[in-house]
Amino acid sequence: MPNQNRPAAEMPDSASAQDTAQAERFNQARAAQAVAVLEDYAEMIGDLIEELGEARVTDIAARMGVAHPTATKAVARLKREGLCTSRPYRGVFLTPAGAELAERVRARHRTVVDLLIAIGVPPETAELDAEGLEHHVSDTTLAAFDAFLAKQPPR
Amino acid sequence: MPNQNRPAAEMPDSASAQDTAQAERFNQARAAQAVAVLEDYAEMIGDLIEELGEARVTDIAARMGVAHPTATKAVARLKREGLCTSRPYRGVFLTPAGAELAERVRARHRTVVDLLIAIGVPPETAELDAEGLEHHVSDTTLAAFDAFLAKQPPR
DNA sequence: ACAAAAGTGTAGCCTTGGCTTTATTTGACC
DNA sequence: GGTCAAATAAAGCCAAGGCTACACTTTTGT
Ligand SMILES: [Mn+2]
Ligand SMILES: [Mn+2]
Ligand SMILES: [Mn+2]
Ligand SMILES: [Mn+2]
Repeated sequence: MPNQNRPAAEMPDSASAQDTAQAERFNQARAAQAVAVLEDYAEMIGDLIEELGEARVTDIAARMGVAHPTATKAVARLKREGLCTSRPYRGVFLTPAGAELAERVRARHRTVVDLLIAIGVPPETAELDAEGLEHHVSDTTLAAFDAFLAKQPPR
Repeated sequence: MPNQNRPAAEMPDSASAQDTAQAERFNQARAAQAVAVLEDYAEMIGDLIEELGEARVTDIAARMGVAHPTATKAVARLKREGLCTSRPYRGVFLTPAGAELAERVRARHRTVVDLLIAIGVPPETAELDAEGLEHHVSDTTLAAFDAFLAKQPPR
């Protein structure tokens, strides 16, 4: 997850094509994980602003289930990535890019939950698992989920 | 992910029931992520032993797409957790617990891929996404996946 | 049998994302 | 308007999981 701006560690010739493909999959999973935290915080900040008019660090921390310094650090990362802004002792605000991310993440989250329920997962469990699953659903898979849901018998 | 044997940070009364439920979800997702790496390494070691008769650190690293010291560290964690054994300059071996984990993870991986394909995800993409998704599929959801696949028209 | 190559181990660095503790600022209330 | 509680910030700890560089074994090939 540090792997952000690293030279990408080119594969030695000794690695078989099989190995390389497999390694690619793990790399993709790691990349997805690296952005997962930012996605969740962006979504949460969006929720809070919508519900309460503003997002305070204390509220973010409470909802994320972390100590407030952890939330502060996450906000710092979001700022560094250009996803939010904040001034000392004031609330946190999403930039356009952050708002865009939050909306996308929220929509994907909903689709994942809906798909799980359509498959037969209890809603409670669907909501629980979706929080982790969502970050590993690619655009292609998301499209497939939407398509599947669209042609579901409305029950 | 350090969160292993921590006091679980009891929720303040100020947090609403809503907030608490949400926080629980994030905590579960974090817990799942914490074991994800061990699961992947255990599965990989199992694969290598089956295919090549033994699991060498170099092969593990190549297939995981990491540098070999990273694989060595992962093996150390597996050993600490009682999931594998190894002696210097010799291969890595799964303990009964490790083998059990590897088998469970492999079966779950297969189910996730099959489900994605059944939903309409291209096989290539299914394999890619499954590598990350699998670690967030609870037993309940896995059972639902199996049930769904069982009553699928065989195509 | 030995030299070279390949594999392995070890040390030390970095970032992330948790945490606690302590200091400062803000805002609410009387 | 002053006091005090709550919110925020700042500092510093830790483990995980990446990495490189370097040292040491083991294996291989002549
Ligand atoms: Mn999430
Ligand atoms: Mn979410
Ligand atoms: Mn995986
Ligand atoms: Mn897998």
